[in-house]
Amino acid sequence: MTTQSDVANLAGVSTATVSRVVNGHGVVTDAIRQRVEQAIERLEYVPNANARSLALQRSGTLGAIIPTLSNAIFAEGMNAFERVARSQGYAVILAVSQYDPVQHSDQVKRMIEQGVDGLLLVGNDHQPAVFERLAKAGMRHVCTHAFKPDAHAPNIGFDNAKAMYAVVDHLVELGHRHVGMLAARSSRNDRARGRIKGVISRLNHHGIALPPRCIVEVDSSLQQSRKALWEVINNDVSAVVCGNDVIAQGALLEALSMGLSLPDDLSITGFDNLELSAHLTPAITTVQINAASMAECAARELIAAIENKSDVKSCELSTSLVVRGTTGPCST
Amino acid sequence: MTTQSDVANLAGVSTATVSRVVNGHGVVTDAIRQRVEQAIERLEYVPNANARSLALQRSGTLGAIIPTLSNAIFAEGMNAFERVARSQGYAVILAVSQYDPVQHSDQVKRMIEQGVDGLLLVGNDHQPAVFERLAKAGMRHVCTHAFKPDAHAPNIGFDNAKAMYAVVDHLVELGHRHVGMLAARSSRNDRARGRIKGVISRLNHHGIALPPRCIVEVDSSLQQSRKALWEVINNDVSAVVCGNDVIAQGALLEALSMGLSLPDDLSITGFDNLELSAHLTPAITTVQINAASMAECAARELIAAIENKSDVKSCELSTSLVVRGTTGPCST
DNA sequence: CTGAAAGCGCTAACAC
DNA sequence: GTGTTAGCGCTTTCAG
Repeated sequence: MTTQSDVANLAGVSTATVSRVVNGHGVVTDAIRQRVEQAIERLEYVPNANARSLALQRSGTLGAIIPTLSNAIFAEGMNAFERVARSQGYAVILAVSQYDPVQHSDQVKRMIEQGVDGLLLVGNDHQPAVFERLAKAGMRHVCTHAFKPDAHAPNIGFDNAKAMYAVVDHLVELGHRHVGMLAARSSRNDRARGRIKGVISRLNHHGIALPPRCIVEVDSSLQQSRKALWEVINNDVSAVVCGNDVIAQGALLEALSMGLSLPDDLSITGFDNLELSAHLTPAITTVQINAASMAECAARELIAAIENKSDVKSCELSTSLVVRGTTGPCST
Repeated sequence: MTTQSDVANLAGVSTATVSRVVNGHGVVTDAIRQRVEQAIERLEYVPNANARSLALQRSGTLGAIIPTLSNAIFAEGMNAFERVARSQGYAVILAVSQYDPVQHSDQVKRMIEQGVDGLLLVGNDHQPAVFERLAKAGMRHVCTHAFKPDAHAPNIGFDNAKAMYAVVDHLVELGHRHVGMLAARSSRNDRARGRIKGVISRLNHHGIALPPRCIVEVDSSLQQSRKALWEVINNDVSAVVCGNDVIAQGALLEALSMGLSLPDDLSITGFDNLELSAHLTPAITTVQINAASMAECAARELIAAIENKSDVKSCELSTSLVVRGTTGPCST
């Protein structure tokens, strides 16, 4: 491996000068700068980021711990996060927790060890140890996909409960009185819980009850949601609110393949507005969240906080209902 | 930040001893080990991975540069790659090139700077500078999603051309003589080129020509493939071979929404066997590749090579045709 | 079995 | 403007 001092030797200067040239700091004579640059070229010198991090006490690295990459909503977010981070000179270290709080907590620890300059987390529902560790380490972090004024950490996201109000209002307006919910697993998932809570309380607001047996929780996969659709439907509901678009897609595909006609026989709604949801027939009525802007915002805020040595600012994002073909008047 | 020497002071030992305890190397008396462990606990000491990397000359980090996270096939792969890497104690640094060779080349450089111990790349089609840099840096790497005996780098994947043979054979057997292709963009994408080549040469083998106007290239998105379907179909083809499942999904959804009946009016095939493809109606006939095993294998091979100081071994994976509902006898 | 000390590659004062 | 030097936090010989 060729080091800074190899370059310094070849160019006949000190390592400090090489450092100055490489980093564009300080002032260096043009003549010397050129000598150094040539030496770098000739030796194909590659700076060692680890040594740099150690000296600088910052790594130029952002961490992201997400629950899964199987749901396109997170893939979309990471795509944007990585893009912004890289454009600002930060590399991203990725960890996938598979919704496991123990792994998650371990991953947080590792991120701290790695010395990432900032960390992106999804949701607010983490073990207490996580926030303690983060605080102890003075690690800047932000929790996305949620927004709670009283959260432990800066939030960049939206209010999951309120986002569901528009869905419920829409359904009620269409005349639905018996609605069921296919929710994502809610233990250790504040987003899922928020959405369930939002549906329940808004239905209540309209004088409608959502009995527990009409709420079925599933993993976010087509397979599981297809199967679970019947558990909900057997309760004689005319509309099914799904916890996210993957679940809604599964429910829709199942309903269609069993010969139901949507929205006449059944209304279905989603959450996230994945690309696919617009392309199915009928297209899915869903809640638009814009995961890409959310992740971009998170990356920018994290970086701003790091570079200004300030705190990360929370940011509430809006959501909106996208009405499409899977919802229609209640016919029963 | 609390360091190793803080711990050493509290425990009344040397930093060397702390290091030995932390890493479980060397031998330490039980009594001392306990004193050190308590000190670590009390101070909530977190080792600094950067300093460690610098001293050890290895980072405990694996890099992955993928073209996009929007196609589920890569998300699936990263999911598996990250899981294996982490279970073996490696963190993963992710970069997304968006199919841009310039960005890609820059990302490779950055990975080398970061000092990743191994690097995963997708496909063999990279700028010469990339392989030079990698060689100069002595960076272990592996190229996935492709397998060519004469590749510049170790390959863990499959022969994209041959994988298409089964698709063509299947179609020809069903009586199709006029087939078109909706391919992924092939410039700078050897996988896409391989698949095109495979289709052409296998059709030739059956005495069938695939005229250039019957090959349309698109970005891998539902939107683009939906639009492009008509360009292909207008050439009077009875079957459309798609370069991957995303494209096939778009083509299928478009065909259905325009009232075509599959497979009677048209046959469509995909490549990758994404989860969704099995759930659409009709389900898509496609090529199974197992992105998860491929990525797992890549992670394992990379790590084995790193730890044995050996070379990464290539590995040819098999593919298989999954016949489902989008292909049927030619009716014209 | 444990401690002392050198050094990983780089940066940042501080001199010159 | 440029060189010197002292670390950044950790590991690892090498003595003892």
